[in-house]
Amino acid sequence: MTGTKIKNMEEFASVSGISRPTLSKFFNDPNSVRASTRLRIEAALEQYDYQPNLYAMNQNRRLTKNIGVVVPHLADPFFAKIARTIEEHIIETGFRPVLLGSHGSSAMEIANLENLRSIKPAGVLLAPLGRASDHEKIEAFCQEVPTVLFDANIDGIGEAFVGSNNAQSIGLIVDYLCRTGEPPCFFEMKSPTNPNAFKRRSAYISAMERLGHNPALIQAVGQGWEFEEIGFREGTRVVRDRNLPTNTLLCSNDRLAIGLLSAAFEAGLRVGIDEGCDLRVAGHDDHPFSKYTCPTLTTVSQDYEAIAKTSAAILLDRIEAEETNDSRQERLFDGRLIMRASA
Amino acid sequence: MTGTKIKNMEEFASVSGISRPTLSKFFNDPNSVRASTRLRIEAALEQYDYQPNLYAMNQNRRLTKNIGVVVPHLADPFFAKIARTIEEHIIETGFRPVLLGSHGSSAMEIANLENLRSIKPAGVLLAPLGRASDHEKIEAFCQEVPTVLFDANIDGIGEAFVGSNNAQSIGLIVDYLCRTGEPPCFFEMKSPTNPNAFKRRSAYISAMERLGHNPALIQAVGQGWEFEEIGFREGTRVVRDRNLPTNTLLCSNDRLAIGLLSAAFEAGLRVGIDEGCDLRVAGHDDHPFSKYTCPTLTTVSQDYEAIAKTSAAILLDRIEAEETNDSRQERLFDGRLIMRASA
DNA sequence: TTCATAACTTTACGCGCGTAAAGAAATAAA
DNA sequence: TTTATTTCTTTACGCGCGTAAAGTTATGAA
Repeated sequence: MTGTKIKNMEEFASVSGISRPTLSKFFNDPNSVRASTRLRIEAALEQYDYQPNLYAMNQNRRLTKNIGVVVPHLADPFFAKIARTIEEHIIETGFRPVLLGSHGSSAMEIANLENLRSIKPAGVLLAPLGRASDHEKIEAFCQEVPTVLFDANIDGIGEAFVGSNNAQSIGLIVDYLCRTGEPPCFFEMKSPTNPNAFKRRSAYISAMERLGHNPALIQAVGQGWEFEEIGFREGTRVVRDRNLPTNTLLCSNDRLAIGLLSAAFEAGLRVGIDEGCDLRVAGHDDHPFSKYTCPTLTTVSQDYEAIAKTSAAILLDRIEAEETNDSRQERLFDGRLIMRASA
Repeated sequence: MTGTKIKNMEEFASVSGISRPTLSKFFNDPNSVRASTRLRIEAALEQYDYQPNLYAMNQNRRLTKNIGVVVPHLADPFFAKIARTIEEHIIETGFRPVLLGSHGSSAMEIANLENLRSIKPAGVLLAPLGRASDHEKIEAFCQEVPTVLFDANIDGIGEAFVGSNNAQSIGLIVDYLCRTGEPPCFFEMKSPTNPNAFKRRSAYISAMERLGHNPALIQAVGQGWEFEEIGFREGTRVVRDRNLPTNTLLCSNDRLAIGLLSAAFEAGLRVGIDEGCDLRVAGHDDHPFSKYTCPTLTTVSQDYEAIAKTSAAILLDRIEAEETNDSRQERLFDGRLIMRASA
């Protein structure tokens, strides 16, 4: 990439001494040509400044190297982090990730899929909004483009689902909370958008029953993705009324917990596992900020790495195998307990 | 979009009764055809399911409708938020935003620009990493593609720079802190990556001198973008040593402040403006989480909306005018004081 | 060395659209 | 109504590459 600029593949063929069809094969997949040829081409690429025209390439190719990655909310550090990990794995395998956030809006989620259709992606990794999603349109999309769902499941849609084992992770933290103090009540949204929330609710209930305790739900009203705000509002109410069945609150996710901690602090309540504290609070997800809350948040970490890696791997498998979605697999990964100061 | 699927523009021309070149003009810019023709085309688009092949379109067009948006860190809610606002404005004007995060890495920043080059963007909005950026390569890129810098400036590079008026915003909060208590010392990173940090440092010093106080800097060692961690570490040290020249700390940005608040909490210090508090802490940026820190963070909000809108507008102007970068303009927007509980 | 096979080169066509040029039609101005 | 102007249609070419087919060369096992 030091020398003269080459304007098209024809020209690069003549200066490199490799025929154009072979170059075409190489750029499609460097390993599809003989190793000696590959080295010659790579040597020529060092000498000359050429890169194939992306648009001309993709116009006639059956499949592009594009892989769409759609998440509900890029501004949420949780999704930003998992999207990033997915990106890395996609790039490693020679594909091009195209990252899109839906900003909590179902309309934008569909718009993102529409936009993806126009770039003819080889496949899509989709973390759906959940309940708010337009299931019909997503299903239609999945029939045209190989799609793997992650984080939030929609039954029967897509080639596969990869996510967290909420039953295990909630069971884990309920168990921990019961062993270290009063059994927790469950702090959640009344009508959650995310299907994980429903799974966590029932996981909480069955974990409590298994341990011989009475489950108790505290449900915050509120719509949308401003979880901290909702947690803060409901937390303020809870703290003011002081009619909690227990001194321990397990939040459905860390962002609710962050709002709740803020409300507790403002009300002058001491939160923590230590002697003399008024309240224990735990979360779920190991949100990047949960290390810096006051107090630091005891939570369950999702296995970002495994979810990202596995969902990307399954998708790439399906793409290369060109299979139809005969068998839809679901892979769930266990969470890990992260013990901090809040519970 | 109810009826049959049309496979190319030729076919759509015949079913719609509009000639292909006119359709081509329309898809490039709907307002470039007569209003009556536009309505006829739009009516036909309702009837038939057709959208032009993006790759064929862009192959021969002088300029695509793509606009690159490159930020240092998508996982940082600050950048996620401003990138989102920019996206909205770009879409409104009929362009296609392509969002890329550099994950704090200079190599990835350059890789992102390289990738953008291959999609022939009409222009790029770039928030550079700053000091860590490869200035030469960025400059080379800017000479090929119209680029507007935002958030962080690199002198002389790009068509324009749009950012915050650090002198004003730091002056504002220093003034506020001095009026409401002890003059602040300045909590920052020793060798910041972001050029705003340098501007804020000198803005702090001159603001203090203007008010007749002695400036004092507390500089945290540490590299990278883990600002909370760095703030926490240095905060822990500061709190332990207890040799602060004043009880008031102004942080160079909110993320440092979040780490500092966490350290103070852990050390049992009461932070806030109220009677009996040990420390006052203020930040800068109005980070989305600063509403939920304990205590809530007094800070200065950057004018996201104006920065996003203006930088997008300037870029689009330059693109349409096809001007060379004869006059490089710099637009700075004032910050607003956000009074919360921490100072 | 021989031969089957894989990998290559040569030749050729087509993809879906941009765009230029020339003439026809519609619109606006007189 | 006439005329000037804009907008449209018709025709035609080319972009840069994918890809197929037939022939040629390199490779490695026998």
